[in-house]
Parts: sequence; structure tokens; C-alpha cells
Amino acid sequence: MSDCVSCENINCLIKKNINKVGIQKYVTEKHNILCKKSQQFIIEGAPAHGLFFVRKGQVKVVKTGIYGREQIVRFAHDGEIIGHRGFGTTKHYPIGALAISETHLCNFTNEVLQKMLHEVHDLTYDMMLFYSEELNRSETKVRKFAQMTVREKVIDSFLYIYRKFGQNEDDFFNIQLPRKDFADFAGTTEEQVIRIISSLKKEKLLQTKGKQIGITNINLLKKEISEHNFFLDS
Amino acid sequence: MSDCVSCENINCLIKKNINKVGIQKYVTEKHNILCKKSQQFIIEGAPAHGLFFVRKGQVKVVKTGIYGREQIVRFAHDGEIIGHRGFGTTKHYPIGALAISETHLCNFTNEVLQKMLHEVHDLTYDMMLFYSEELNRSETKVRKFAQMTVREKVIDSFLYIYRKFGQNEDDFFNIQLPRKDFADFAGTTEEQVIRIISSLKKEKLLQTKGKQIGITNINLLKKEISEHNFFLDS
DNA sequence: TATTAAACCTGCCTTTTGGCAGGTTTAATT
DNA sequence: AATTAAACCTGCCAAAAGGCAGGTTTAATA
Repeated sequence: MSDCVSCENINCLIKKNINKVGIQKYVTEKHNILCKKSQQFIIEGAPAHGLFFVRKGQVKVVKTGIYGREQIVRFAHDGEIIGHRGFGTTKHYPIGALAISETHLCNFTNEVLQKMLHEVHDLTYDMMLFYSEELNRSETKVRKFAQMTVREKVIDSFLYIYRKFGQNEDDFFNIQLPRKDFADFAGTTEEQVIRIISSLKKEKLLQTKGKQIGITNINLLKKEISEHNFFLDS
Repeated sequence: MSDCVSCENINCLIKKNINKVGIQKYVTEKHNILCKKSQQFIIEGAPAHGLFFVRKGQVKVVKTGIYGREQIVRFAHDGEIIGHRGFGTTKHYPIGALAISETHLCNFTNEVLQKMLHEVHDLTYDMMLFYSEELNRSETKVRKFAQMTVREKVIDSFLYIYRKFGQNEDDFFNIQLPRKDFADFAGTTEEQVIRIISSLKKEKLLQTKGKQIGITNINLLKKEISEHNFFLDS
């Protein structure tokens, strides 16, 4: 059983505000959910029934695109919010979400959340700032998609995964994703990703071992993006 | 001179909350600014000195992209917010903004804004919802850029301009933009836009007269996008 | 361990997109 | 009205990206 006081996700907005007056009674109303690997816990288009926080685990957020193509919006792990896009005027989730590995979630229903936000103003303010940052990230992504070559987009995806999940002592990502997922995240096809991985291996920037992928020369890889491309982050 | 009470932009978040307690003293501190045509009032990368509201006029929001390519993030007119991307953790504007036609702006400094948001909680809540909607729009745009063909992206841009600015009695957009701006907005090149305009004219979906562009068959044009593409909006 | 399915890889070709060059039209200025 | 500059247009070709086919490897399962 998880209460927010003992939670160690210090980047979680609830945890950050856990000592504010009025929040306690709402926190006791949250639900704890356990998701098995590849289990979907938000279905795109379904009525929004609240906000999720990743207590521990790995999640991918997806959106059905044109011609039914799947688009991976982002990946998330400990402390991060999922389903905030369903909050606001739209009463349906615009995205789907599923656990990549076994994942513990905290869920606040929309009713609880709404009451909480109207009472705990510091939390509302933090949420506003959070959305504001998400917006900046998203618009950076728009620019990337509009202007990067496929090679750059794929490299950018690797750097994103590196930043977010890190690598183990053997220099492989701490998360296992099929090539197809990188393609859906970078906005290209599986074949292109595979081809670019091949090139990057020849250039000694990347290594693979079965499904595992790892960056062997992070600085050179970063350089390839940042050359034309000042201060991007997401 | 403009005070918010007599303002007719009912979609403006300040106007919407003008009767809430505590807001009046901040509203008197806003500045009124008049921009001439093509005058830039936000410079990308400059320290953020507050939020702008369009009282009356037409604005384009730009972002320098890769290889120095210009990306048009969005267009704005009466009642809309500009510069909200500079609010939050970043202390610099991530975007630039300039008037397309003569434009009256209202400006709140960051200090005033911050105080106001900490006192008028309904405004903060509305701002949060606003950001949330902007985020959804932005992510829809990511998907478009990732998956649409150039033709679809250009058509989508025309529909966006049509929705936002409308057309006059002769069926031309109520805003004049060069082909290059459509390209920068759609994420392609001027030549492609020109080619697609040519095709659309032959197909009797579009008309032009000098720089002016207008949609002559909105339903057919919409259909071309919505065919593969359920419920997109932005 | 043998079998099977899924994921990965590569070569080949087609389609899409981009960029240059050089022209025409339009609009602004003198 | 003549000049000039900006915007617009088109043909041509090169580069980039995508998709198919058929193979290999890897991992899961009986």
C-alpha cells in the first residue's frame, strides 16, 4: 500500500505539495493500481476517469494517427503524470497508455482532482507550470518533426531514451524497445530505424546485442544533433 | 485607452475573470502597446518580460528552427494570449512574435502576472486549462507533421487559416500571407506550397488573385483531410 | 532440444520531397 | 508611366524516404 508521504518520487507534484493544507483528505482517496507488462490502462477515446501518476515502472503513451498508424507521444517513468491531456474541456482521453514493464500507478478520479485543484492552490499553480513546460516540449517536438531528417530524428530518439532511462554498466539502455517503437516515436518506419542503427554501429556510435541497444559514444552522437541545433530538449 | 471591463474580447481569460475579487488592482497595471505592421514585439531568446493579449489585430508566432529555418508556430488574433510559453521555469521567450497588421496589445509584466495568479485562483485554474488545451493542440500538430504528406499539411494550413480568420464576401481569406509563410507554417518549402496551390486551383478547390488566396469548396477540401483522419482540430 | 513465431536485416525499386535556375507576374516606388 | 524589387511560378534533376520481398537471427514455447 502506498501513501504519498512515504513516497520517494520527489519530482511528483502531489509529493511536492503533500504538506500543504487541505490535500490530505484527497490523497487518501487515490487508488493504487498494478499493471502487468504490456497491459493498457488508458484507452484512447474512452471517457476520462482521472489522472495517473507512475509510482514505479515504465509506460508508453500512444496516439492513433493517420491511416491508423501508431504514434508514440512519449515515454514515462517514476513520478511522472499520465492522462493529464484528458483534463480540461475534453472529457475523453486523447491518448492511450500502456505499461512497458510491470508498473505501479496512482490514480485520482476527475472529481477528486477537480476538488483538490480548487482547494490546494499551490498544486494548481504547479500544474499550470507543468502544462506550460509540457507545451514547450511539445512545440520543440513539432519543430523537430518539421525540420529534422530521418537520421536526425532517430538519433534524437536514442538521446531521449538515454536521458530518460539511462544505461546499465554494459552501456545498454535500461529499457528494451523493439525497433518499431523507435520508428513510431521518431515518426518514421521500422526499416529506416534499422538502417540507421546499422550505420551508427559502423560509425562506432552505437552497439546492439539482440534487442538491446546502447550508445557507445554519447558525445559524438549529441554533437551530430546539436551542430545545427541549439539547445533542444525534450 | 483600454480597460478590461469595456473590452469585447469575451474569449480573453482576463475579461472572463474581470469580476473576480482582487483582480482589479492588477488590471490597472497593464500596459497598452500599439504595433505597426510587421513590427516584432517579442524577440526569441530575450528575457521574458510578461504576457501579451491581442486586443485587436493579427499576430504570427515564430520559432527559429534547424539550419536557421523559420517555423511559424501559430497565428493569433483578438483575445488570444501571446508569450505564455515564456512563463514557467524558463526565463526567456522560446518564441518570437510580430504583428501582421496593425495590432493593439495588452501587456502584463511577469511580476504583476505572478502576483495576480497567486491571488486570483480562478484565473490560475483557467490558465491551467488553457495550457492543457494548447498542449492537446500542439500534440495533434506533432502527429500531423509526423504522418501527413506535404499536400495534406498544406491543405490543413489553409483550413486552419479559414477557421481562424474566415473569408470575405469574395471568398478570400481575411488575412494576407505570402506563400513562404504557409510553407513555414506547414513545415515545407515555398515551391511545394506553390505547386499544391496550382493543383488545387485546377481542381476548383481554391482560387487566387495576386497574393490573395481563398477556398472555393470548403467541404471537398475538408473531406480530403478528414478521410483518413478522424476529428482533428487545431 | 526442436519448433515456431516474432523480430530483425538488406537489397531493390518507387514515390515523395526538396532545391536550383530562370522565367513571369504583381506591386511598390520614383 | 517607367523602374525596380519582391513575390510567384515551372521544369528539371537529385536526394531522401518509404515499402516490398525474402532472407536471417533471436527468443519464446512446446
